[in-house]
Amino acid sequence: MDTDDTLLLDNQLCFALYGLSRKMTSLYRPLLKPLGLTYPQYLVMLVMWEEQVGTSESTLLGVSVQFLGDRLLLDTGTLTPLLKRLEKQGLLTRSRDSSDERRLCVRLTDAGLDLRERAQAVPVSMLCKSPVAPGDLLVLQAELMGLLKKFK
Amino acid sequence: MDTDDTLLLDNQLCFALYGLSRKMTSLYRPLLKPLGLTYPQYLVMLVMWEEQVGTSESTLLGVSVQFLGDRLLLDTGTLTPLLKRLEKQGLLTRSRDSSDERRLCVRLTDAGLDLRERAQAVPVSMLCKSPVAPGDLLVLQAELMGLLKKFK
DNA sequence: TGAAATTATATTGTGCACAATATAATTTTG
DNA sequence: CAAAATTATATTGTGCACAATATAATTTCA
Repeated sequence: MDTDDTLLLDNQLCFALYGLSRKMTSLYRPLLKPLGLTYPQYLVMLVMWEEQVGTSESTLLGVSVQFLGDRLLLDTGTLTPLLKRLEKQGLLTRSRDSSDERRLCVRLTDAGLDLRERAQAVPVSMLCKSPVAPGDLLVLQAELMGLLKKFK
Repeated sequence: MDTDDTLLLDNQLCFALYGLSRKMTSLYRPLLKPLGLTYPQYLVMLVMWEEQVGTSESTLLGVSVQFLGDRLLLDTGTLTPLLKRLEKQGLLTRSRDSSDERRLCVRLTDAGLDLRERAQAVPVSMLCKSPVAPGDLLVLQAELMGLLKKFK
């Protein structure tokens, strides 16, 4: 590629990532709106469901902001207000960890747990919107996840 | 994939896109800061440079908000304030198109044109940060651009 | 031609992202 | 043990994104 060409928008990997990421979020939006969730809120709920569904002990333990941040690559400046909104919606509770008062203990409420049932349809609906074969998406997903880990 | 597995964060293509896109932006940040640009501002400048470098006619004609929005997949709610910031920085001018007063005429200033020289180093520096071979990135870029067009 | 529809941009309001800083609890160390 | 360093979360401020709405210019067409 010519030096000049590197400044062309169409030659920029990062613009493709940026554009496609926003496009995907816009496809999620109508699916998540009935659940009362934004896409980042949905991601937080995914982590919470992973941690607290089935395991009654971790429901008691709760999840820290740091844990959520590590999983989602987000900092407290993003998570703190987001978690407050989910709390206000009644999907989770925020309380201090009694063994370390610095830590926050995020726990799903019953409503938060129940929401998982309705969320089951979301990935399926997303797949239906894809103009590409699911297999191709799986390949791409593996590539991107690998890249994300290498860059992280 | 099991139905339950579709709700796992690691199985979500869109989370990989979302995370990787933000990771890339964070790698751009220190490179763009000396230029006084954010990543979306940099993208606008890329389009402006494509349109107005070398072609003296289009410098006269200028570029509309709609054109920028079509290229970058952004709407006026994002672009209008962003363009005002670039104007305040002296990189471009915003004036009405005399043949159609609805249209805005965005033009690079001399400072905006000059900034392109310093921006030449940005794509090179980004490549240096990559833990992956440039060839692999090119392949991925082509895949993502193709997908972006199919989804659009 | 003039009212209705369309088009281009701007504005408002909400919710991320993230740097920088603040605060308070815990741990480390002198 | 107490001061210093570290850790976890919260707050502040700026700049996107984007839906919804507003405004004003242009076009369409009855």
